[in-house]
Amino acid sequence: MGRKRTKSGKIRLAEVAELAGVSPITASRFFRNPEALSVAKRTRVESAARELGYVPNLAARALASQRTEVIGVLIPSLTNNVFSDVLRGIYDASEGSRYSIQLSNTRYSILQEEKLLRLFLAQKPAGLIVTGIDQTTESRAMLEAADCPIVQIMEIGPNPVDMMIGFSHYDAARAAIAHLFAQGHRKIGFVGARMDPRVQRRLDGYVSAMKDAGLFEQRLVVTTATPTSVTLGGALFTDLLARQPGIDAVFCANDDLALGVLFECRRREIAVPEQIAIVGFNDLEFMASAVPTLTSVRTNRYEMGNTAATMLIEAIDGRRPEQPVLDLGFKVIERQSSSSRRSDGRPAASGAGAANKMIALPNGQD
Amino acid sequence: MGRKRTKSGKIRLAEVAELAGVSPITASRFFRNPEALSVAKRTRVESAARELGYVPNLAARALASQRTEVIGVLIPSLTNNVFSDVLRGIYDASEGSRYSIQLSNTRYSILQEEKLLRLFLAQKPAGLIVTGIDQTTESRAMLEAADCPIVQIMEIGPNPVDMMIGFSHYDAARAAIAHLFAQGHRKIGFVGARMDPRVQRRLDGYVSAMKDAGLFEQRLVVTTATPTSVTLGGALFTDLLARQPGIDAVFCANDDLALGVLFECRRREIAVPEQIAIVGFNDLEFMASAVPTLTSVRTNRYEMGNTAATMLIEAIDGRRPEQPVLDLGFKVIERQSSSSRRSDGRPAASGAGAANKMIALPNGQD
DNA sequence: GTCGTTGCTGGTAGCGCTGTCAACGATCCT
DNA sequence: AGGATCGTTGACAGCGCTACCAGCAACGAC
Repeated sequence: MGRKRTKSGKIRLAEVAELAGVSPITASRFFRNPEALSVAKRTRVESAARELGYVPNLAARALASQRTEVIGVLIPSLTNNVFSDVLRGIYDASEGSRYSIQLSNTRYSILQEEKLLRLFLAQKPAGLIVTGIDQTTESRAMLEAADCPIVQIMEIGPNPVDMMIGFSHYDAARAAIAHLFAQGHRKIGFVGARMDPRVQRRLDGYVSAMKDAGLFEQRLVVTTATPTSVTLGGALFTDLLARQPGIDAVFCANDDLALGVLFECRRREIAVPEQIAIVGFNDLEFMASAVPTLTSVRTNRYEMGNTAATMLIEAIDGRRPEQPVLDLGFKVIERQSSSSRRSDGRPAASGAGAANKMIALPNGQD
Repeated sequence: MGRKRTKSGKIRLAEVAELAGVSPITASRFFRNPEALSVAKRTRVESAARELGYVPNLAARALASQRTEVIGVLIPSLTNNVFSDVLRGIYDASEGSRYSIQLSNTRYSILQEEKLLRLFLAQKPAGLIVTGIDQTTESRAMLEAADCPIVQIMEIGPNPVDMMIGFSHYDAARAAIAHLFAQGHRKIGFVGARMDPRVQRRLDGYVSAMKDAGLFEQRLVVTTATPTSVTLGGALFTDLLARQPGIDAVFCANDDLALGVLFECRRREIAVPEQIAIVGFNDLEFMASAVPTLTSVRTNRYEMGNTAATMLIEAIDGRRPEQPVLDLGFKVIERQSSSSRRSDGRPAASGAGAANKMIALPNGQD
């Protein structure tokens, strides 16, 4: 009775404590570290909270404890299918935990990333997930100075800020080219769009593989800074054909481009794989049902996001992983579009680091 | 000097106020309503804040003001391309504003939605964006009791909770079928997956159009609760063919299914559109570059999200839109897959409500 | 028996900001 | 000229929670 209620009529921690017959601070502890309470008080607080329908006020908690329960996520794109899989993994992992996700889109700009980073850091996030390893020096400094766990995702490189999870785009591209070599292809073109750092490294892998074989020619490479799309794949392939009519295979920096190339081949009545082989990157769901089915390099996108968030949360809660850098690997999924035998979908080359576990990608799961 | 600094070394509002030679509350006002200050103090506070690199503490603000600057967004899926476009629109609109987006995934479950809604509402969001019009009665009650603006997106229906933006899936499906009728098709199958309420209403539209023409047969409809995918499109189409070998057109509840149907036709050497016409739904980017190009019903997904967030922010700031329910319409984009003349891509039927402005969809923009 | 030590509990004092109200001078109206 | 009104500013008192430290009982070691 004597208690004044907040104007919103909300239940406060004090009410719960009163009903449970304990002090507010004890009730508070129940929500943060139940083990610290005696069993008797624990059950009393629990039932009192349930009875009143108590929901903690996160703003008050954040203010008092000087830290938030927010995980900041910086990704370069919301459109790209690749990131929606990663994101789904992150959100799934965060569910059930007490952390919430704060997402921001850098639009492939490291300057924008720096700005957002500054914004995030000012709110003292519990943890941070950032895409890639190409931060500005300023961003890098901020990340290193940050007093929260950080995971870099999407690729593996030297000098992790903290934790890191991804795979080598360079090696993956080399594996794709090796597969094409194995199928007897020699004049292999490269088609790439957007040309963000990861696509760039795929190009580097392609170039090195081709050079190793003494087959590299600059004219085999067609790229653009334009955002990727299926239509663009067709257009870039058209360019490539004009420059190098004699090519016998195309390695596409992603699957949308590969699909565009496939359609363009159909339009031009170029037989795939007899005249031109096609290899994509990411192994999106549609690759397996295209006609012909399309070879691609499978990447563990969902698992990348999911593991990153899981590791981050563990680290926040003080259980740092014994293995802070995790290589999730990749796998060349050989399908009809690059098979001289027109076999269907059995795995070919597989590259990986320490932890190359291939899990079923729950594509289109929800 | 006498000022004690917070242990984190952070700049507080009080420091800014001191440097500017004003009271803390005046400095506070500068950040919330600069117009209320005299020009002199305004510039003083502004330069002081910049000099110190002040960043407001959002938790403290939220606690003191009893409201957050968070917009809650409830969507049923993170995978579906449709929602990634909507989300991009929402994030783009929220950028620059002082509101941040809190996203949650209901996984197509209205019970999960109810749970998340309760969670969100407890934190007093500044506004809420929810998907669709099929909430539980409990959710509905909570939404109506909420003291923040709310936008329902993705479809239009009776009794909006507050604001509403979308289009009629029923009418859109009817328009698609009308287009197929106009092209001379009669035995039109329906292929649908997931069967969420919006897909269900597309089916209803299909059924009513077919019944109006006296052409409806239950065996023409193949649906599943399974999540949608390209591969599934092929499988469902295979089912449909087995049940109704004589069909001359297929209306797919989304574009992934349509692509799967196209591939399956190619696999079976069924000529499109000569033997079977295909119409999809949403007009994703790849529809225009498939071979043959695929007819689809274009929906304004990016604009839906963008306008919803913009309207919501305006409403939060006290400027309620004169038109709380906005029909963004749709447009049947006729392409080769359903054209008896094999024409390419000129618009056919177009259905809409009040505001059927067709904007260029910035597909794959970032 | 005294002195830690451990396990649990509570009191106090803020966290950094804003709502509310009051005060003040300037301006306006009759 | 007097009062009302407006625009601008500041003092005060929290918002709901937790960090910190102190207290207290139970227990074991010497």
